[in-house]
Amino acid sequence: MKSNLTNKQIQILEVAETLFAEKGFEGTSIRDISKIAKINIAMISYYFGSKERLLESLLFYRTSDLKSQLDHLILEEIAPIDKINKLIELYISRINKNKGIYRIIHFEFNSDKRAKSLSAFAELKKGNLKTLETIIEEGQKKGVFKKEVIVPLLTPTILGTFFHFQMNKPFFEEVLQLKTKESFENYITNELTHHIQQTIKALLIHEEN
Amino acid sequence: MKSNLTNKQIQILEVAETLFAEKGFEGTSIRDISKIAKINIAMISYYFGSKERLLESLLFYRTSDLKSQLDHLILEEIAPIDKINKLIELYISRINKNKGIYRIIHFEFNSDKRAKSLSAFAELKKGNLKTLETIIEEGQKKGVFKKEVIVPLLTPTILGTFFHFQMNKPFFEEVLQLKTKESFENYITNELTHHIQQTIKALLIHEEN
DNA sequence: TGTTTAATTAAACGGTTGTTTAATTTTGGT
DNA sequence: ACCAAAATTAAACAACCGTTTAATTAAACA
Repeated sequence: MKSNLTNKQIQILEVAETLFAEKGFEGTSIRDISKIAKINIAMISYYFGSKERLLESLLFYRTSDLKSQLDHLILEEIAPIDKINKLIELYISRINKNKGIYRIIHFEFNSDKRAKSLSAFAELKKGNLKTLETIIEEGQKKGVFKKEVIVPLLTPTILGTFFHFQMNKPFFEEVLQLKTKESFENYITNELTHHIQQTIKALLIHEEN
Repeated sequence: MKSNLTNKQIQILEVAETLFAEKGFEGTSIRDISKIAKINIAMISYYFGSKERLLESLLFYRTSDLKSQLDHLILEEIAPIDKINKLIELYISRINKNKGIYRIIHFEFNSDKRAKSLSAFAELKKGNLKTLETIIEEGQKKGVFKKEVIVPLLTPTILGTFFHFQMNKPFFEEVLQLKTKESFENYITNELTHHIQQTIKALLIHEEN
């Protein structure tokens, strides 16, 4: 997918992403952004129109190609449970790569005044949910997933677990003795991802009594 | 537990809680708070010292009695799995009652500059984790829980699932057709709580292959 | 009832906010 | 080399921020 953003605009977006994730939207001034991005404060209004529109551009910039990745996954010829595992892995690695954007989404895109940006984002989420439903229906037809699954509640468990872990990073660094950045990152890509995969697997396969 | 806060101070805290949860800490001005709480702006500095200390007071006010509730639960003479279910129910109903405070915690208490407030809060979290560990060890001794459980990852799944659901309220209202406030609240106390209980139960009991 | 203390107020403080302006520099096409 | 368009700049703008001050009112106590 081709982006209509210049290098300089992308540079601004990425600085904004870091700062918004660190200090929140309201907590970040355009002077902070312009100082770190080494551009004049007026450039932000010049390029994006306003600080608010800068945030919208950032959301679009970071989420625009997730859908195509999911669409590609759905066509792979592997077992349904492996598709679920790959989907979880895809979500986590993607969110983990684009540090901060999903934190921003949670923090900044839930107030009423951002209703417009929100509705565009809701479409993306609905599409993702549809993809997940397709995979699970496939697994149910093949008889490997049980019938009573509330699909919309799986995403909160997948993403919620990951977000909660990320949001309480200092706490888990201490409790799990993850002293270096690498060990923390490794824990996410290995143990945490596996934990979430096991959780979803248990929900899809384990028969209740 | 007796609180050393006056009615007026509590009134201010509860207005602040609502606004912080809605618009974030930086997004809320003390003028907003004072206007809705119908007090003079100077009263906030007068009572709490500063806006920052107001936030700390709010955290303390809302979390001070959770520990005792958990301590009480641990002593009940019921099956371990029922203790887990009760713990989940307790968490969710509590958080759901104090609208917004845990959103505030996630949003505002993770930046470096709030390190002091954070360390006090980390102690609370460690205590809660210890309680959870105790219950699970009890279940393992009785042979009803499996051995390979990563206890620190259960909290992210419990709370993360709930938070993610709450944070995406407008989305789930639409997807799950929860058109009234009551139906949304009911969905949380019934289906969502049950979903989380099933999830944790599956993790604790379901044998892997 | 007089006096000390606490609560409340309006106003002002210095700083920072996002945005706009108008002038200047750089760029790209001919 | 010239010129129009785009990019960049410093400065100014009004609005808002959290906090402090000093004056006033209410409450508590003797």
